[in-house]
Amino acid sequence: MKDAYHHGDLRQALLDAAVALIAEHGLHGLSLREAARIVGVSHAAPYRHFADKNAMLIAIAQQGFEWLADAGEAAMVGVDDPRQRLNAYGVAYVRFAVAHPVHFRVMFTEELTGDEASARAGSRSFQLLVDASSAVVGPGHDPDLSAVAAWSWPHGLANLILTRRIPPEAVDTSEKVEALARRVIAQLDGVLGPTDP
Amino acid sequence: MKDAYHHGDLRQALLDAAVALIAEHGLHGLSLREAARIVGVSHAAPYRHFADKNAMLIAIAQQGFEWLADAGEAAMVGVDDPRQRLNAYGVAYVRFAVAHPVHFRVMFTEELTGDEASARAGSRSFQLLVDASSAVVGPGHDPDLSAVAAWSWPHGLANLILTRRIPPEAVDTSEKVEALARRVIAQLDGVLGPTDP
DNA sequence: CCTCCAATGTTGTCGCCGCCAACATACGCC
DNA sequence: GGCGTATGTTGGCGGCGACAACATTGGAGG
Repeated sequence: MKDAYHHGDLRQALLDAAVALIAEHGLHGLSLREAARIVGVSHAAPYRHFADKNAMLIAIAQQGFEWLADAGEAAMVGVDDPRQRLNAYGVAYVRFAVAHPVHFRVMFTEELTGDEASARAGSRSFQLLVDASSAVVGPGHDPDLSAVAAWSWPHGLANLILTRRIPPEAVDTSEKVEALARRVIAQLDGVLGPTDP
Repeated sequence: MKDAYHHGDLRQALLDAAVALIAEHGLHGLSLREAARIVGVSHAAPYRHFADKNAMLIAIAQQGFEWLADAGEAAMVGVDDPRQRLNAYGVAYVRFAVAHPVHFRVMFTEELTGDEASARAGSRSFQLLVDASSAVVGPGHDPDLSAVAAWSWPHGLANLILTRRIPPEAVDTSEKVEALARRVIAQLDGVLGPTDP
C-alpha cells in the first residue's frame, strides 16, 4: 500500500490541489492547510516539500514557464517567415494563458517577482521571444526593445482576458482565442500610425 | 480636538494606509488590522467603513479608475489627429500604471473582477479608449475589437514593468517611461507585418 | 536478513488575521 | 438640551502560516 503512511508523490498532489483551489477561490483562497486536507494529509505535511507558501507558488510558476516555452516552440516549428514566427509565438502565448489561467496568473504575481528561482524559470521563454523578434527587426536594432514590444500585446491581451475585460463568451474556445489574437495583430498593424502626422 | 474619539476622515486614512502597506508588503501583506494600527484605531474600526477587506480593495480600484480616466483625458486634450490621440492615451495608460502601481495592480486583481462596482468604475476609462480607437479605424469596423487591440499593448507593457520584467532602471523616470512607450508603438507599427508573407 | 538512519508525516502550539457581536462615546438634529 | 444614530472599542471565534517535537517508514549497508 503506497498510501498507508507515505504518499508517494505528495508534492505533485499538493501542487494539483493548490491549482484547483486557486482556480476556484482565487489566489488568496489558497491555503496550505486546505490543500493538505484535500490530499488527505496533516496540516504540516506540506512543509516537508515546500519551505513556505511562496515556495509552493514558485513551483507552480516554474511549471508554467516550462509549458509556456514548450508551447511557444511548438507553435513556431515549420513556420519560416520571421514575422509569422513572431506572430505565432504571440498567439501561442495568449492561448497558453487561456488554457492555464492559474499558472499564468501565478507566473506574473507581484509577490514573487524578484525571486531568483522564478526569474530563472522564465528565461527560456523570454529567450525564445528575443530570438524571434530579433529575426524580424534584423541586426542593428536593440533586441530587447523589439522583444518588449512583441511581448506587450500578447501579455496585455492575456491579462485582459483573464480579468474578464474581454467578454468570456468571446474566448470560450481555443479557436476563438486564436482568431481574436490574430485580429488584434491585424489591428495593431493598421491602427498604429507613423509617429509624425 | 478632532482626534479625541472620532477620527474625521478615517475612511481615507485607512485607504492611504492600505496603499502604503500593499506598496511595501504586496497585496497579501495588507491586513485591516495593521492598517487600523497604523492609523491608530482599534482592529474593528475599519468595518464601520468597509464591509470587508474586498470592499476596501474595491474602493482603491475605484479611485484608480477615476485617476486613469482623468489622465487619459488630460493626455488627449489638444491632440487632434486620431492616431496621435490613441497613442497619447496608451502612453498615459503606461505612465499612470508606473505612477500608481498599487492602484493599478488592485484595479486588475483577479479576485475582484466580476464585482459590479469595480466593473462600473472602469467604464469611463474604457469608453475613452473605445472612442479614441473608433476614431482611428473609422465607421464600419467593430469598435470593441479595435479597442481591445489598442488596450492590449499598454496593458501588457504596464504589467511587464510592474512585475519587473522590464529592468527597473529603464523606467525610473516618467520621461523614460514615456520614451519607452513611444518606442514600443513604433516597434509595433514596424514589426508586425501583413498576415500573408 | 537485519539494523539503523534519513526522509516523510503527525500532533501540538503560537501569533496574526478576518469577521462578528455587544458595548461605549460623541456629533448633530429637533 | 436631550436623544438617536453614526462611529469607535473590547472581546471572542475559527482559520491560517509557521515552527518544534515526536512518530513512522522504507531503503542502504552490513
